[in-house]
Amino acid sequence: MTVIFSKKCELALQAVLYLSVFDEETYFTATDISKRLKIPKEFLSKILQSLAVHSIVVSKKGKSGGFTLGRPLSEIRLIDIVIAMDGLDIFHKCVLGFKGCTVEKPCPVHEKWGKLRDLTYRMLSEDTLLEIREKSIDKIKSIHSINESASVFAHTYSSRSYN
Amino acid sequence: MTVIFSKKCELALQAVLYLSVFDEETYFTATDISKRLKIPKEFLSKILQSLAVHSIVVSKKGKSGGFTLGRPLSEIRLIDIVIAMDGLDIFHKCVLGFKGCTVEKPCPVHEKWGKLRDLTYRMLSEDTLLEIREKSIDKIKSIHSINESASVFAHTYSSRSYN
DNA sequence: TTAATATAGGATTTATATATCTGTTAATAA
DNA sequence: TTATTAACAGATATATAAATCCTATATTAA
Repeated sequence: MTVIFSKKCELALQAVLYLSVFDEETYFTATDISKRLKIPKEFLSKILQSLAVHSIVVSKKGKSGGFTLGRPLSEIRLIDIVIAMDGLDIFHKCVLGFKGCTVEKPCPVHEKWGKLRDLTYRMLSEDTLLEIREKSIDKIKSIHSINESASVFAHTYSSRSYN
Repeated sequence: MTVIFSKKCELALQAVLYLSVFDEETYFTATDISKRLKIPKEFLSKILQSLAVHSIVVSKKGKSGGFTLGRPLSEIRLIDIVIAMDGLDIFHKCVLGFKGCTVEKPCPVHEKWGKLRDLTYRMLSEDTLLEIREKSIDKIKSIHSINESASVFAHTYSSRSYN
C-alpha cells in the first residue's frame, strides 16, 4: 500500500472540484454527485458531512436540498480540503517512520524530504479553486463523456452556466 | 489516514539503513534488529524475507545466522527498497484519485503533481546507502542513546567497526 | 551426531479504513 | 398542512493492512 491522501480525502477533493465547476448557490445532492463521479453514495454523504463541518461546503436539507460550496471559489484551496480530511500529519511525520525525527536528530533524508514536503504544501496552497477552474471543467467534462452520453452532459451544462 | 509509504516499507527502510551502518558480511538476527529499532520482531521477519526475495538483503539460517545487505552500499538506493515493498503505484496513480488521469485527460493538478513526483523519485534514487551513511550512523546512534544506555551502545560499536 | 538457533512459510488474529444500512430530522413543494 | 425529499447520525459490515502465532527446515557450534 502506498497512499498519499486517504480515499476520503481523494473523494472530497473530487467532490469539491465538481462543485467548483458550477454556479455558486447551486445545490447538488449527494446522490447526484456520486453518480457523476461514479463513487459510492453513502460514503460520499459522510465525506460531504465532514466538509460541511469545516464549512468548505454548506448543506440544505429536504426537497431541493443538497450541497454547495461554502465559500467563493477564490477562498477555497486544495490544502483546505486536505487538512479537513487528513489533517497535517503528512507534513509533520518522518517519511521513514522514525519516531524522534527532529532537526537535532534528523533521519538520513530529513532535509531533502523537508524541501519536498514544503513544495507539496505550497502546491496545494498557492492556487484557489478559481485559478484551476478551467482545468476542473475539462476534467469533469471528460469524466462525463466517458461515463455517459454527451447529450446528457450537454443538457446538464446548458441548465447551469459554467463560464 | 495519510500515508506515503506503507508501514512495511518504512520498517524495511529503517532495517536497511540499520544494516548499512555496520560492516558488510556482518549478520544480524531479526530479533537483534527489532530490539534496536523497537519494532515488532515477527513483522520485521516478514519484511526481511521480502527484502531477501529482492536480494536487497541475504539471509543465513541457523546458528550465527541472520541478515546482511545483499549488495555493496554503493549499489543500494532507497528507491530499491520502496519499489520492493510498495511497488511503483505511488509514481503512477492520480493523486486526486481520478480514474482516467492522463496527459490527454489531466486532472487539475496533473502537471504540478507530476513534477513533484519526479522530484520524489529522483530524491530516492540519486544517493546510494554509501553517500548517506554518515547521516545513517548519526541517526542509528541517536536511537540507541534514547532507547538504551550509552555504554551498551559503545560496546556494540566497538565490536564492529563503523568507519 | 546432536542440541541449539534462526530463517521460512502458512495460518490466524487484530486494527483500521472503507463502505453500507437503518431510522430520524429538517425543509419545501404542492 | 401534508407528502416527499434529502441531509443527518449512529450502528453495522466488509476489505485491507498490520501484527502475531505455530511448525518446519536449514545451519552450525559443541
